[in-house]
Order: sequence, then C-alpha cells, then structure tokens
Amino acid sequence: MSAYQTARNRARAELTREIAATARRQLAEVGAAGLSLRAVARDLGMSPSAMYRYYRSRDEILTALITEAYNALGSAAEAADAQARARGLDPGRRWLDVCRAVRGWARANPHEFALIYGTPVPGYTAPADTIAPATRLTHTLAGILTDAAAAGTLQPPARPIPPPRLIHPAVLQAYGSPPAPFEDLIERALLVWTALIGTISFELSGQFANTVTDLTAYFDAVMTIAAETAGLQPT
Amino acid sequence: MSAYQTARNRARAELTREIAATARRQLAEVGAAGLSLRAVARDLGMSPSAMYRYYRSRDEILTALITEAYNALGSAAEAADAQARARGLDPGRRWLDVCRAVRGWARANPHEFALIYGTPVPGYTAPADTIAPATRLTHTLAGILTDAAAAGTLQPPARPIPPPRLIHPAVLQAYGSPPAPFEDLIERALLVWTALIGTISFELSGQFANTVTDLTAYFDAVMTIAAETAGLQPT
DNA sequence: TGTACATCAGTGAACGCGCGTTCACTGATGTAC
DNA sequence: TGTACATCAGTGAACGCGCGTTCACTGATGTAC
Repeated sequence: MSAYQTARNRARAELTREIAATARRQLAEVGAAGLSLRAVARDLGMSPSAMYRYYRSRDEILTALITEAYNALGSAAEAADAQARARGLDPGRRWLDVCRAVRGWARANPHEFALIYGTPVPGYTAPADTIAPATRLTHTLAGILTDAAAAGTLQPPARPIPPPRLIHPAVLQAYGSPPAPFEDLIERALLVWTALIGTISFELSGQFANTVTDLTAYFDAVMTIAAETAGLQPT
Repeated sequence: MSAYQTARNRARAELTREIAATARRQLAEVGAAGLSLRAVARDLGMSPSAMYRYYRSRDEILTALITEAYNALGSAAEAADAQARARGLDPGRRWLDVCRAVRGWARANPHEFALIYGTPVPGYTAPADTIAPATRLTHTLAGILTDAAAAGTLQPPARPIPPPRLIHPAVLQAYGSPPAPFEDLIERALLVWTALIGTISFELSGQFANTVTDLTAYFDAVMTIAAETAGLQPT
C-alpha cells in the first residue's frame, strides 16, 4: 500500500462517481421509478453485472442519489443565505432569497426534487445516512428565524399555539427551546417549511397550471405571507 | 333493445365496476406504480385479455381510479362542510372541519391521496375528464371564504398582495373577482389549500416523523394559522 | 529488477420474473322474422 | 313460439419487452520476496 492512491483505486473512485452521475442524468429524464441499473450500465458501455462491483444493489444507487440531492439543495440554500448575509440583508429578505434559491434548484432538477419530497419510491426505504443531509435546508431556515429573534425584529404571534408543545424533546434540545414570547416558533417554522416545499411541489406537478398567471410573482407573494405567520417582517 | 337492461348489459356494468374496485384495492396495497392489469385480472379469476373488453388500456383504469379518488375526497369535504353548516358553525369552524375530513380521508386512503396529489405517474397524462371532480374540494374551500366575506366576518389582510392580480381571468370569471378589500383573496385561498394538502402529504410521507409528537394537534394548530392568513377567524 | 502469487475489474450467459397488448377462437346471449 | 343469424364475453397462447441479480470465467493490476 503506497501513500499515493494506486491507479486501480483512482479508477474505482472515478467510476463510482461516474455511475452516480449517469444515474442522476437518467433520473432527470425518466424519474425515480424508471431508473434502471441496466440502463445505467448501457449508458456507460458496461455490462449490467459490472455495476455490482461498485454498488451492492439498485437501492444503494438510489440512496446515493437521494443523498446527493439533499446535499445539492442544502448547499444551494446555504449559499443563498450566506450571500444574503454578506450583503447585510435582514432576516425577512434572507428568507425570501433562500426560498427563491430552493425554487430555482427544484425547477432545474424537478425529478431530484420529487425524489426527496415526492411520493416515496415503492419498495424502497431510506437508510439513516440520508437524515443528516436532509436537515441542511431546515437548519438554514431555522438559522434565519433565530437570527431574527436575536435581533429583536421577530414579531411575536398574535395568537400563539397553546401548550402543550408539539415538538419532540430531541428537536427542542438540538435547536434549543424558543424563549417567550416565541414558544411556538418551531411549530410555525414547520408550517413555513411545508408551505415552501408544498408550493414548489404544486407548481412542478402543474396544479397551478390554469389558475396562476405569473408563477414567480405568486411564489414570492406567498412566501412573504408564509414568513409573516412565523413573525418575519417583509421588506 | 328492451326498456329494461338486458342481463348482458347488467353483467357488463357490474364487472366494469368490479374491475375498478379490484384495482382500487390493489392500489391501496402496492401504490399506483405497482398497479398492474394482469394482477387485477388474476384477482378476479379472469384472463388478462378479458380486461380489454372493459377498459381500452391500463391508463384508462388509472383514469377511472383518479376520478374516483377526486370524487371520494370531494364528497368527504362537501359532507363535512354541509354538516358544519347544518350545525350553524361559523366559517372558521367549517374550515377546520373540512380540513379534518380531508386529512381523515387521506389517512384512510394514502395511496389514493398520493395518486391525485403526489408525484405524477410516469408516462401517464390525465385526460380533461378529471378536471371537474378535482375542483370539488377547491369549490368547497372557496365557498367557505365567500360565505365569510358575505357575513362580514372575514378579516381584510394587513398587507395585501399588490397588483397586478396573479389569477387567470377564466378563474376570476368562474368565481367572481373578489371585491375590495379582498382583492387578493384567491391568491390567499391557494396558499391555504397548498398548506392543507402539503401538510397532509408531509405527514403521510413521514417528514414529521421525528419532529412532531402529536400529529393531530399539530394539524389543527397549523390549519388554524393558515386560515388566518386568508382572513378566517379561529373559534 | 524480476518473478510468483493474490487481488480485483469486467464479461457474457443465464435465471426467473412480470408486464401490456394482440389475435384467432369458442360458446353463450340477444334479436329479427 | 321457434329458428337463423349477429353480437359480444371470455380464453389461451403468443409476442416482445425490460428488469435485478448470480455465477463461473478471463485477464489486467498490484504486492511481497
């Protein structure tokens, strides 16, 4: 074993990535249900059995794609927020910028978006490794709200959700229990997150097709209203 | 041709329904992607080719299921609203009751819910016949809002969505343009509808699994907050 | 530096499966006289 | 009411397709002496 990677090892790593990339390209064309190991092999000019040197099964490729999708979406959101913060924007505007970044990514990668937020692929159950990348987006959103609370610009709710709290203790420990008068902040954050993903899902599946004229303007308007329910001020 | 149905005709109508029922049962087990014409035939003890006497293709069976699902969900919502009105409840409470009915139906029929609001089945495009039953739910929600506006209990928005309107003229004509100060009512109604369907979808696909402790209480709280964004007062 | 052996990438054939759809047919049901 | 013919439900075999996965193999790459 040398300090440098052997040629074999480098080739292996590269092909592993190439298989995932080909699968991703195919996912973009036919969707998750139509993704086939044989088709990926065909695209790469290899035999189907060769795939088994790199992934133990079709499901393992699917898992790789899911992880990739969560990471791509997560870093798109993080990048948008970082840029907004660098420009000195307030939390309300940061929220809108992140929403737009998420929507932009989803429109550019609709099948990958459906893979993580759409109907679960039948017969597939995601392993625990996908949890961490999945939280990158929610972490970003949570950061905006806690920054607003710290800056004193977060509007307390007119009618807070009455106790008891509906959030799992483990989550409260991870994020810290929001202090008064924001006890129900996490519940409201979940609503706002649901509105974001739900609106994009509806747009992508054509539910607004004959109803909304300007999808971009509608999205901005709706995300602003949604943010207000969590106490974020529009700009 | 007699005035009464011939035995053959009655048998035909019955089997047509029975095929749809079997397909529905199978959909509940394996989901839309796994639904197969051959399996339906097997369940009924018939040959696969016999199915073609009743439906022109697999897609036509799928269309029948989609129409059925929209109608079942629509009448669940209508029934809940009718009962709430009969009990003299105000629009805010009617909204909550309808939401609960929609959630109840979705939890009882998760695959049918996914069939109409989830990721579209690959290679299938819904024909125009499915549009009318699809509007039954949105009509019910719209009725609650217009009743509240007529009764003078609808709260005007603090920050209305500025012009221009984002709703297709055809929709404005069908429902009537909302009068001041409710010009953006349809946009807000769409948000509220998205929150309803999105929250249920997230619940069904397990997105709240390790976050929310009491899904029923969370749903009620969130639907109440969502309704407020359209001006509906909670009870 | 050269040789003997171990590791591992990739192949090609095969297994067993299920799918949607077509087609020529048999036999029962319905209709017109 | 009885008969001749038309309609139509349902069968069984077949077509052509694609899938995930296994397995014995060849030949190249890497390693230890």
